[in-house]
Amino acid sequence: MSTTRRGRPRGYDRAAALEQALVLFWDRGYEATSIAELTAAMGMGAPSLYAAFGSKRQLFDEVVRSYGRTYHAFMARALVEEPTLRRGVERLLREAASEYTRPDRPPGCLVISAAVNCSSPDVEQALRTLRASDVKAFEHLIKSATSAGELPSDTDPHSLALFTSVTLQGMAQQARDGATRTELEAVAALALTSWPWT
Amino acid sequence: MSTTRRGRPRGYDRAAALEQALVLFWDRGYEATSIAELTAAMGMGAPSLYAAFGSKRQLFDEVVRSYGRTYHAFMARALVEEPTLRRGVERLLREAASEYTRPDRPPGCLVISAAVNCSSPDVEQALRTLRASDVKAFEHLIKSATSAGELPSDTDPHSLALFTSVTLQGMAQQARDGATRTELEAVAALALTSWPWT
DNA sequence: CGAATTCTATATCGATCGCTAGAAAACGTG
DNA sequence: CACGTTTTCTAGCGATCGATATAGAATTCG
Repeated sequence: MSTTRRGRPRGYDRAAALEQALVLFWDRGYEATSIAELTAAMGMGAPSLYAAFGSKRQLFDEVVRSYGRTYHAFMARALVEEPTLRRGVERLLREAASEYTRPDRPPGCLVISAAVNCSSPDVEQALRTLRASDVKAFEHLIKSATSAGELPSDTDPHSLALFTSVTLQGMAQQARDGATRTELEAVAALALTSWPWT
Repeated sequence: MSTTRRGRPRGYDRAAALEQALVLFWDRGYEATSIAELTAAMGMGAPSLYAAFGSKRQLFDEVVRSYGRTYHAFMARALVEEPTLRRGVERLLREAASEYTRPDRPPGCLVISAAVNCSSPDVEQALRTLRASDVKAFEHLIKSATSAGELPSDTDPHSLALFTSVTLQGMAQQARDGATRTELEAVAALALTSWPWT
């Protein structure tokens, strides 16, 4: 295997092109983003796009994976790096208010908003599954924290996990509706008051 | 003006056809619902649809108005018919859990979910405006209740209104993701604990 | 150099989109 | 009956969708 590849060199940076597609999908959603818009933003012709990413659907899947690794990772980080679950959720909600309204990115969350009204049910289901796994992860953490005495023993993990997801999804929607970081931070603070104390 | 109309009688019931369109738009969203699906569900040909409703966009507008009059009215009713704002919101959230998960209707809320990823910005903006006016209405009621001493004087009406909308929007999203009535009722109860006491 | 390889540019493909023209069908009225 | 009016049916409009066939351009290897 030589380091130099044969044939005509590609005229684009694959990672940069993927990032452009990510931003576009994030902003407009899966279905409302056309191949024409994608090729224009990614700086390549349609055949190059299909050669590099397979299909619109496969490109979107790769975008979702990349999104999870970069823009969605702050959630797991907040939950892991804080000493208590409550502190973790507090930071998560506060950071979500910031992440969902950053001026250099599309508002809201790709996983929540990019495939809501989707003609192809499998794309919609793919993001649905991601959201469901997030709820499950919340529920698991809450259950552990309850067992550890960190939360009251009468805490309902499933309901509290769902409530947290509801808050995040609502915040993401409101961000797309134009809510500011400050507004969402106030919402996050209010939501946190629903969390039980030890 | 005679009671019998001249010409060939129409072979459909306009109100029933509008209701079928409403259900379809509610279920699939504005853009993902095609004219072909609409005509099939409404029991009429495309020319009849355009003669009766103008265009897909005008049909959707009429659907949205009808939706507001019927399926969205429980909110204003709950807020008006209860003696205090807190009781009103409590009932509103509880009823939303029920309304968003009724087995005989599409899940969630048309105003919240029918135009999220929309190619035509004006349709998306139309529902956005409706949502914003709901937030404003909340804020107004909270402000009045605070002035009347029904809520603590340090209550922030804007944040509390936004939080309530976030809860509703998140609940609607979760309903579309498969959450049950019981689950959403628990979420609503949790959200209500963020409301300040007198 | 020529051959093999790899990518790019043009020009579509069939399908579907929202929408409509034109003719035929079904009614009340003379 | 014929006539005007209204609706329905059939067929198809131009545009756009995702995806591709084909030919040419740009590189490495022999």
